[in-house]
Amino acid sequence: MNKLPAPFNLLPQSALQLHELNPQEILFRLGETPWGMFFLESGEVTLIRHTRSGDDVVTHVARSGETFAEAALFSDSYHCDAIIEQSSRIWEINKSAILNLSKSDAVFALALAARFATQVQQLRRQKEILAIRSANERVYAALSDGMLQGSIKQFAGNIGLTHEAVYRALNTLVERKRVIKRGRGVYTLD
Amino acid sequence: MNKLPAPFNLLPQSALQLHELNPQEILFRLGETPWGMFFLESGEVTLIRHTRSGDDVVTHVARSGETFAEAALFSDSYHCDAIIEQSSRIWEINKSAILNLSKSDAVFALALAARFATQVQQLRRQKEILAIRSANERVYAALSDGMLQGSIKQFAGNIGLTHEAVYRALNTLVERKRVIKRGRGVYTLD
DNA sequence: TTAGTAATATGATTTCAATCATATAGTATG
DNA sequence: CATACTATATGATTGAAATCATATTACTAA
Repeated sequence: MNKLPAPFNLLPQSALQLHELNPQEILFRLGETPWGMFFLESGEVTLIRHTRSGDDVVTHVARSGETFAEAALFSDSYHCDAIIEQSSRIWEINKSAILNLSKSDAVFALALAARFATQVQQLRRQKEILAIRSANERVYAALSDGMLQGSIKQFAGNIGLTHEAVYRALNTLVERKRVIKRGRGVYTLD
Repeated sequence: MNKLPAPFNLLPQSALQLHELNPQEILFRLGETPWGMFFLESGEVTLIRHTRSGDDVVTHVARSGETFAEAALFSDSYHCDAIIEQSSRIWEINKSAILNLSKSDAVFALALAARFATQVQQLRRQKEILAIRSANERVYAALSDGMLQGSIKQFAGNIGLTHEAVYRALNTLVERKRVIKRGRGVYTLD
């Protein structure tokens, strides 16, 4: 038992390795053989791919509470670099431990599939939201998807808008009675 | 054996049910008990959630060759409506067949997890791309991610830009020698 | 061979979100 | 309590992508 999200909490402590890293440090590099996937307890890690023309393309920004590099479980090498952006506590989850337990324990294997399937669904929704051009409609869709959890600023970042644009959109939506303002920084659909 | 993407091709024909539906028809509705998940052989299906205020929010648009409603495998009800947008051939894949085979066959269960994990990774990349504000950088990132497969118009739709904006961005990128134009509608990084 | 259609491409104009600036309310800190 | 700091909020201006328009090129079908 450990404090990772299900089903990784079922793994023994021996399957885990803690990394405490500071900004600029490298967690893994393109081409390296993966020992496992990761759970980011706190901090921030960016996954970056370098193009031939020398440009860097950010493929993902992992934040507190997220797992990342899941595909490494099924691959012989990492497909990008992982750079520490903010000082991080990271649990590396052993690949073999996961694969072996999956083979011996069907319930675990299914729970693993379930976790990934749920993430697929969630990410598809978020993608659809990001593709909405109008700030009003984007904010509305994200709100109806329960994405406004923390601050409006975080929310704005998550949906790819500036916080100013979000405040204005919320204002418009309230005027049009599609959203209710319950207080300073508190908005709901009903 | 069948013609579905791995690992669903390992399932017997009895696990599949073909639906041929026309625009406006309903594949499933919110709250219904799922018999399975789906593979869209051809056509287009939109997944829609209705909000209390009466607005419809599109949570996903499934296109030819895609699977959808994977999360239904692990849920007792559908979480949205699925409406046929364009005449479709849809294979429904039986939930129990998948779950049972997963329990008896660890390789299948892992292949299922692998498929979902790969999709998670891909969707995260695409989300990151959609969050890029500059049309030039967005087009470049998508191009470097190999997203330009079919027509420029499709490509534009996939990355949340108008086709005009994409043509202009490609033009600029070519001028700046970051992208090479190999012919009418043919662009590569190198 | 021509007519029709769709994708590629670019020009002109408009719209809307980003940016920059500023104010206010709430929260934390010495 | 005063000070600083951050989130919320709104105003003014700018800039970039959407929209609308129009060619041009390629493909399809009659």
